[in-house]
Amino acid sequence: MKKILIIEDNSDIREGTAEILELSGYQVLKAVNGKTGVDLALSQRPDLILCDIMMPELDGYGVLYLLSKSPDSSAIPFIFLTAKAERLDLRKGMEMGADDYLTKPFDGMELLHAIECRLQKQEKLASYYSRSLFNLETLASGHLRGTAELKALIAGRKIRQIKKKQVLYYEGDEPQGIYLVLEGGIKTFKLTEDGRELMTGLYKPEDYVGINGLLVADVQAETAQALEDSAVCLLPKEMIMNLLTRYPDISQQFLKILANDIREKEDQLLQFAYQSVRKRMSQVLLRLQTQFAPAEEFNISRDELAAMAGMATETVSRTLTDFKDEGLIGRQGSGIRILDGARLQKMKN
Amino acid sequence: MKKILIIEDNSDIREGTAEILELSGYQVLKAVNGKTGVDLALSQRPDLILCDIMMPELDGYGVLYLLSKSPDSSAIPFIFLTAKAERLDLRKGMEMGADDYLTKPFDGMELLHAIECRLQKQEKLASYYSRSLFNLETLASGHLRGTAELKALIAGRKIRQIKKKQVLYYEGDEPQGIYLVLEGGIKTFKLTEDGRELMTGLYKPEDYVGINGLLVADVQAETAQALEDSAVCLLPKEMIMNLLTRYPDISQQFLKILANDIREKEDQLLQFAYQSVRKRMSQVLLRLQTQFAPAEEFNISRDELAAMAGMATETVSRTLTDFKDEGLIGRQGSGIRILDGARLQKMKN
DNA sequence: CGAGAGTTTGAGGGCCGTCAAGGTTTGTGG
DNA sequence: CCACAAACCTTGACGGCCCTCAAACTCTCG
Repeated sequence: MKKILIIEDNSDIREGTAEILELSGYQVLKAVNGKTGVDLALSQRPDLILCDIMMPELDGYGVLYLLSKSPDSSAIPFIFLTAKAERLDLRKGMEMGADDYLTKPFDGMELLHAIECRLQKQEKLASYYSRSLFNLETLASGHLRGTAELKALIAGRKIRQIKKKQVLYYEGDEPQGIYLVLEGGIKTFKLTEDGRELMTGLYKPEDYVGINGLLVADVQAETAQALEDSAVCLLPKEMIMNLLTRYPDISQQFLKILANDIREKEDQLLQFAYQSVRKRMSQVLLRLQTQFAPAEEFNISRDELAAMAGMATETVSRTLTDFKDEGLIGRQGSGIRILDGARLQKMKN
Repeated sequence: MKKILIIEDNSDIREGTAEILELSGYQVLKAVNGKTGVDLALSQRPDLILCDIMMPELDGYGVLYLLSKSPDSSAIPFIFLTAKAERLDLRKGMEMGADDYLTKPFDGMELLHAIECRLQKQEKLASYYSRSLFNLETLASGHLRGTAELKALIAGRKIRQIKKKQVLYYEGDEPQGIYLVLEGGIKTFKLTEDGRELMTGLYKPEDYVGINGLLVADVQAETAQALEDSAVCLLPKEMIMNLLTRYPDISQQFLKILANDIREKEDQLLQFAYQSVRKRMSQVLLRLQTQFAPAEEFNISRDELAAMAGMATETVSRTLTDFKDEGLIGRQGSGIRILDGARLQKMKN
């Protein structure tokens, strides 16, 4: 029997909704304010959460924020309950990672349908990805026990949906664990004091985000954000540390990943230190080429490109038009297609 | 009984020298050319090698080069035998890592003294460092078995003396293992196509050099060179891999080292991408301050500074004089002393 | 269709790399 | 111990790259 948590300060709505749900065969948990709601969510692990936005003390956004911070609750489907007047604020909630919303007043059909839909989606996701997870070759170097256990761990974790531009963690946060990207794309970046952004990592499905943060200290050194709607799976810190301690094969996989990372970053360092904007731009384009399907066109904002190549957005624009005039790349809209990879590669400094 | 290998194509000198050595109680191995010399050195592991420079086919330099490539032979004391006319070439040999040389003709006293001296030095080094190695806290996170075994491994390895500017390994070399710095300083750097140098690492005693190279692929991505006369200890690849496979605690130590490394490199990336030469210079100075004894003066060439900060040597000069005029640093000769660390830290961009 | 974000193009100027020359330190040989 | 060469460091002049500011243009979305 599925457990549903309602967080709502208005007792009429709370009790009314609870009744409908109980009649439909759900087990219902009730919280009268944000704080008890969070406590209940963490202790009881409901399968879905309904939450009002406007509440005294801790409002709905606060609840969502707190729950998404904790590995145990971050994957629980979350539906906002909102009055019509609050519609404009809703976008904010959705961007923070809510899965759906219901406008009060809502009838039983609406409610049940939204809940059914969300629960089904969660299950479908889990089964869909768990299949793809078993094909994971990233860590599948062999038939070693540790790797097998890691796979099992991944398969058992809940999937978390991330919206475009949503942030997984901020620089300075305490690391919760490692995120395995299942779908979409995640970038990590650092900010200068004056707000300029440098992309430090670009992650595609089957990549692990946040290995460093976990290993090095108790704060993240970079911010992780979704480039597009994505799905990730959080492997909590304790589990990973436990695996690392018990299984050398896992440690070695991670060592390889980190060592490769260092090599890439050193190459980048060399570029930043001594190479022209043109050269850096061409390298970034080639890197994107390999990350995305080869010989395909990719869409990426000029700002992202600027953050990757460490230059001003205007300079990106100029360089790209130059490249186009020289027949190195093609452009339609903001999409870019590489036409002459060889010449890009040999770009003089 | 100590084993000594003589590599010398001239049979008079070879046999004469061998006789002296045998009378003095050494076991002597003889090779009539470079190639058999190398084979003998690798199969018999002599305690010391005497080697002529001028030989047909494989000359003395070649022998030294090949032997320094192999972990098993790289720590064996190596003495060149040279005719007077070859004196000028000798510097080359010493830079490649020879420990001493004898000018032909030499008498028995000279020979025996040089050998005694070298063998004693080797032994003294080993015992001196093995004491200091047992104090190693770098890897001594606990009383775990793996760490203990690593320490034992290190204590049992031979010490290798490295002269200033001598190269440990080149970019593109196959990694032989990890070097533990015992004394002195080692830098790693990469080169651009047009020959400019970027320092990627700076290693002091108790640091490990070359972890990446070992883990990531079968070629080194950077060159490692001694900044000053140094002593290192090579931990061969197989041993390290073996330890990594068997002991998770070792793996975790290395993971931490790598993760820290990544963090540092990302900070550097941000600096190179967006920060002014002044800012970069101040960061480099502060980094050196922490690496060397704090509040002390350090000597470093402008070229090294340029390679660390990714700028032209002339710019380094200019920036340093500016800093001095502003009272941030003091200079005597090429030594630099930081006077106002706080203001350096807060350097505007 | 208008608002707004994202992109492109232009003008101007400062930072810093390059070239060049002169000064200082270090090392070598007589 | 001195002289000389070589390496290293400093200072100057100049110019190009690329960042900033500003404005026009394009695309997307309500």
